[in-house]
Amino acid sequence: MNSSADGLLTPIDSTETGVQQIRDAIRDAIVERRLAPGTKLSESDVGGLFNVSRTLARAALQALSYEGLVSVEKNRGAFVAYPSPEEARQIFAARRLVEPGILKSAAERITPVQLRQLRQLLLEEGRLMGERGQSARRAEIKASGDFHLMVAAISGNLIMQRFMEELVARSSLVIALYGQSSVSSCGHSEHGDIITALEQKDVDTACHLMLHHIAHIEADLDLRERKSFGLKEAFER
Amino acid sequence: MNSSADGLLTPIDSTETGVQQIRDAIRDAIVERRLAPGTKLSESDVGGLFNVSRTLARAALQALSYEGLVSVEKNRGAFVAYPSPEEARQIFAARRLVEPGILKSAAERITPVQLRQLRQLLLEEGRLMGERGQSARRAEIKASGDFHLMVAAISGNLIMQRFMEELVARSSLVIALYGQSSVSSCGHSEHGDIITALEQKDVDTACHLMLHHIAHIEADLDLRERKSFGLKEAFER
DNA sequence: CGACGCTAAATTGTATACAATAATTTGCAC
DNA sequence: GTGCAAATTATTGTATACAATTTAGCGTCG
Repeated sequence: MNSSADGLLTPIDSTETGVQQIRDAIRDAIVERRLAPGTKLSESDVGGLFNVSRTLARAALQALSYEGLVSVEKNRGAFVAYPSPEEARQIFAARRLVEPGILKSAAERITPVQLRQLRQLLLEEGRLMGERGQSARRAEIKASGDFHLMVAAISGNLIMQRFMEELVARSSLVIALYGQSSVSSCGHSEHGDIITALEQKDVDTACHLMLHHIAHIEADLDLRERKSFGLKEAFER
Repeated sequence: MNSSADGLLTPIDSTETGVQQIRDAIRDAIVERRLAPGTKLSESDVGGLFNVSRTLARAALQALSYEGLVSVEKNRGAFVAYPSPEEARQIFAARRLVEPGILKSAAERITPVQLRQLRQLLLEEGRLMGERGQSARRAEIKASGDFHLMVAAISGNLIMQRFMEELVARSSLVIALYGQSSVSSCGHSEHGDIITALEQKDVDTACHLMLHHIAHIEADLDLRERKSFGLKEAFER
């Protein structure tokens, strides 16, 4: 069900089979912005949708809440997370904090094969940018995140990899909420620049480019506090 | 139930009440090394212990598995995590990667009050080191981790704070498994040095000290692969 | 006409029941 | 007595049932 760069990812999971699938499906839907922030995810609905009992639906929603994609409120249910501007800032602050280090670690271990895989991912990303239609747009969103995920995978640290998965997914939510233009075209070329620096073993430049890249994404956000909805609109979604 | 530096921590949780308590209780037991790595945590036992149904016990164990403290194997149950040497390396690599950045961020925001709180935590830590007895030893373990957690809390980034909670907790497991001497005395003075650097607004020195501190902890580990237990001992725990 | 309060419906919280899988014991043959 | 196999027991996986809480609808009252 996952598309592109899954040869490297080892999702660690040894546990549940069904829950895993449901969790991944919902996560993909959130990351690809088919599910808008704030959308209610009732246990019955989710269970019905995947033909399982509420037990498993609930477990999947719980799991998603641990990665910050779903917020579950006691006695009220689960909702697609609606990150506040402050949360958004913290997510990007975390990315600025960890991504250079991850990149540095990846640069030390990267093989020619992996460099080629990165290039290929970039190509795919570029191809999708040319296409039209919602589904191409979704794949493009996914591919642009997969670049950062693949770098994390190359770093060889499963813990940082998992953490980056969380950060990338939550970033997608933030961009959905606060993004202004579709910054993707600019982001795409920046990915390419980073790969080039990596090819030349220029770690410092790569890290700088990465920081700029993150800053660019963040600069496209309009992180003003939305006044907490006119009393009614907030609950009539 | 938590002891010292909880004024700063906001566990975010809005969900379950009972599950939360169980999760925290088991986590404390693991971090304080009352539960040895590899110990089986059967759902019935956990539920019985806290007077709740298997449903809630299971939820708590799932939660713990998401933070890497418990590993649940399909159809076999949950066990206190038994990190491999490779995992241990990755945990400390992750700490080296993020703690300088967290410290830097904390240094920018720290207030005199918080500096005093850090000093006080250090004092408490030192006091416990003098005491004898298992319970003092446990409190000491906790306090030494709380130093890093408080720095993360001061950084003001809830995401990095949560991540550090995971890393500190998992470190405790690693030390329980692979630690040689009780390195705590040396670690204690290093905590003090970091605070001093912080007081003098010397961020670079503070970061260097932090890296050395982490390196010292890691240097005390014997990360050789234990041959996978002589066939019987592995299952007769 | 809007605000308050009550009842009914829907949804979540928790426990229990049953099915499926793994661990243990028993029994038999060698 | 040892080794293997079947049966028994225990434990996890999943669904369902019931309790508690919230939400929605509705009628009354100001």
